[in-house]
Amino acid sequence: MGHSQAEKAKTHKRIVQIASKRFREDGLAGVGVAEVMKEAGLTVGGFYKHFDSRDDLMAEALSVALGRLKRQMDAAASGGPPLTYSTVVDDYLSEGHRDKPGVGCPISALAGEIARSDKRTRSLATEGIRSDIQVITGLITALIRGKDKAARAKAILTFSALVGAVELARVVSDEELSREILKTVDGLLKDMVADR
Amino acid sequence: MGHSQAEKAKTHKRIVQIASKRFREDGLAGVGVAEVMKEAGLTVGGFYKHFDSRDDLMAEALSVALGRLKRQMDAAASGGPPLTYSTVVDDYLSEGHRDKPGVGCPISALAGEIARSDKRTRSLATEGIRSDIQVITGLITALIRGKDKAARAKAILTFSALVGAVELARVVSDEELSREILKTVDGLLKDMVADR
DNA sequence: ATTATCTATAGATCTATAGATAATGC
DNA sequence: ATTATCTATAGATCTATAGATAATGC
Repeated sequence: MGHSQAEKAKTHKRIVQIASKRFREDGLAGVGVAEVMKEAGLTVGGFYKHFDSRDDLMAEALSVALGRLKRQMDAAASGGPPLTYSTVVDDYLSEGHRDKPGVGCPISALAGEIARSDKRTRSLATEGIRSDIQVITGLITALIRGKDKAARAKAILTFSALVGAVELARVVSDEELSREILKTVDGLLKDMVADR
Repeated sequence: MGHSQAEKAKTHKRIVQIASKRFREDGLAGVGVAEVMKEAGLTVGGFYKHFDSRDDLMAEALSVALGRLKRQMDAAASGGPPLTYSTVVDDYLSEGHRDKPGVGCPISALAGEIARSDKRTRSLATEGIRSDIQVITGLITALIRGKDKAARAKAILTFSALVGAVELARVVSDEELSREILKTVDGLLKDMVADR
């Protein structure tokens, strides 16, 4: 007990990371403070020296989960693996993403609950969505030169379809239909941005 | 107290209707048994003579909410207001639907939570989704004669985009962006099925 | 001296059950 | 006699707090 400040900062990050994963897996209402602390190797009592409330943990956990696409984009810009419309869409609609919500997009995992959350949570998610739309718009513009307005519209349809398709694929208990949804949306979205 | 069997059946239906609305508004985890009973003008104690468990109420409440599109379709077939691809899409992407989840599509309201629910709940939702896709496929086929396979693919993209767009529009706290999402997806989906 | 974490618990809330009450229906 | 509903409550769970303990850091 009573470790250093440096260790506290690490502990704080660890709690947020675990919460971020667990919220995406089990929903904002599905994980308790005690459970998150236990998974971090700690006990409930210490929690409130890190966060004023459970809501604060939710906000922080959501923050670190959002903007993953933006970070990948920035990474690609500075020499990381290249990001294209195709790779983003393939990734989002992969069975891997469907089956691992804990490390996936927080919007497809939590949209329904976020819509019912307080203003701060919704504002965070709003900026995340705005950013994702901008990134996708950029990826489309890279393919279709000149038509900027159409690019943004297509980006909005793309993101809506991605989120909806993954949510449907996660609900559907018939594996064949679930795969059909992912495959079909993947194909049609790529057709849409293909030169024509 | 101690009313007739006929009245019990009515009471049962009323409980389910209220639960169906409240679950869509506040989430599967957001409403308690006591609250639903109170809204029905009853007390908690009587609940378990109607349902074996809260889960049973969830399943029944989801059942009555699902298949609304199918019922509208059947109604249209027997002389009701005509149902077209345009009307369905316009309706789904309306601000009215966005702002009244309690009387809207249970998939866009609850997909995230249903994906984390038990097998029975997911099976119910799966059949609801299958039915919605079939109805939309039919509406597209009515416009584009002959190309059946393309119709089903477009129906799957349509339903994914509808669900995703409404969820995003509900999350987004910036009214302008929220409306942009609804309008944009509405326009592009109708373009997609327009003769070309 | 300060503080990061622990144990213990208060207080709220929620599902489900037990037993009482007042109607229905044979 | 049966049963639909009521009041009351047991038992579980969850957030948040109080006070103790054992480290850090001046």
